[in-house]
Amino acid sequence: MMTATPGGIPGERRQRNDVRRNRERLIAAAQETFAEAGPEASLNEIARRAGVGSGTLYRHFPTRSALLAAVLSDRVRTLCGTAEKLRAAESADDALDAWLRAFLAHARTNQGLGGAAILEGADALDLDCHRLILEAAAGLLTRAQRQGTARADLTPEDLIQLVVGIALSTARNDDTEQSDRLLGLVLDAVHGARGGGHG
Amino acid sequence: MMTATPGGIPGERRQRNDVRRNRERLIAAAQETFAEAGPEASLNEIARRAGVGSGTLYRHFPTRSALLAAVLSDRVRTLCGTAEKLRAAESADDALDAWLRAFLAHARTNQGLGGAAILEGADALDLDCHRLILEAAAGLLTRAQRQGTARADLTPEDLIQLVVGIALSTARNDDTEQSDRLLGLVLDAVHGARGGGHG
DNA sequence: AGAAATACGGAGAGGTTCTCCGTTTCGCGT
DNA sequence: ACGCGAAACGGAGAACCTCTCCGTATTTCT
Repeated sequence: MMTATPGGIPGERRQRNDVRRNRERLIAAAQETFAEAGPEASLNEIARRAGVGSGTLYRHFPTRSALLAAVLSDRVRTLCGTAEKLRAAESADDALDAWLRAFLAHARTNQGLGGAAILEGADALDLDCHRLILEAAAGLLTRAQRQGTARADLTPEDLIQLVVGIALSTARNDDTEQSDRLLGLVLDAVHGARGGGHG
Repeated sequence: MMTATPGGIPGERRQRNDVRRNRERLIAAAQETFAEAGPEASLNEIARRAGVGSGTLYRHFPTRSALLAAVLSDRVRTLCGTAEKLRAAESADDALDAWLRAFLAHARTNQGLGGAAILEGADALDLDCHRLILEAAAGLLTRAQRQGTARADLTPEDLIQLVVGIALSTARNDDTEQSDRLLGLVLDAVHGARGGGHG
């Protein structure tokens, strides 16, 4: 009596509990496994660790990048949340610089996992992460542009692509020195060259 | 009677003919197959097309990237030859810009194959390609630096890494517009920002 | 409780990488 | 010219991977 659809969509069945449970287990297992073996880790292995069949994995995440995206989703959300804070606390270009550094670190610490997801995602379904990141970048960039501390002809897409490129090409270097330098170079370009060198 | 080692290393047997023949066949087949199917193409398929067993393929090229490197070797050699010509024919920074554009095009048209090889190569054995490219870049870069048209704190390694990054991150985009823009941006940075924008 | 809908699991098809070792081929000394 | 031994060949096969299919089990709703 009236226990039907308690807060759910009227015409539809409630989502099953095991579905949510399995999804969470899969994401946890994937997080662990990707961390150990990189983004190429075996999906079978992930299913095994999650204690579910491979069919279940594929039903939940049809492609590898869908799973990558799910794993990254939290971190990406956090990362993009940072953008808001920086925007409030820092000057336009300090905020942009700081966030891009954080983004690069993020992409690198995930062994290019972030980059991989973003790249594959362009033609797949994890548009959420992609969009979230672009929006964060756009927010910071346009503010800097309005203040004249970033070149006006730069799009958020290009900026992100450039940083993703750095992350990808330096992904197997554990040392962050080079990627830091490269980002510094890019930032100089972004700001229309405030100064020539810095060392 | 003294037909031994005609021009070869004294203590060693001459390289067999079938070895060279198979090697060439493999490279030709790989060239073809990579062009069709990208750098992830099946190595079995390549061996099949070359008319040799898979064991032979693996004996000649222990890793995928060794094969990639061999395939690229010619093109890389050509590419690096271009550097010499540009160096003779153009101003320091025109030469650098032109060559970097060629390098980017090269990396992109090989479906990130060049980038992949360079990246994997860092820890593998195709150091030749890597070194060749670095030397070409170094030659052009230091000339520009001496003339003051390129920032002095830039290393060839960083420059190449940056361009490889662009190639990698835009690899699946068939359209060259974005990668052109990104390279332009990087070049602005390299030249210490001759001008702010260009659109 | 019973029915209907939904998700589960894991066997298995088809693909891949890479190894191993019996067989074949080639270069060299005689 | 010929035979020997080193070196390379080939391809079967082990071990792995992705992804599908469908009989079975679980859960929700009435």
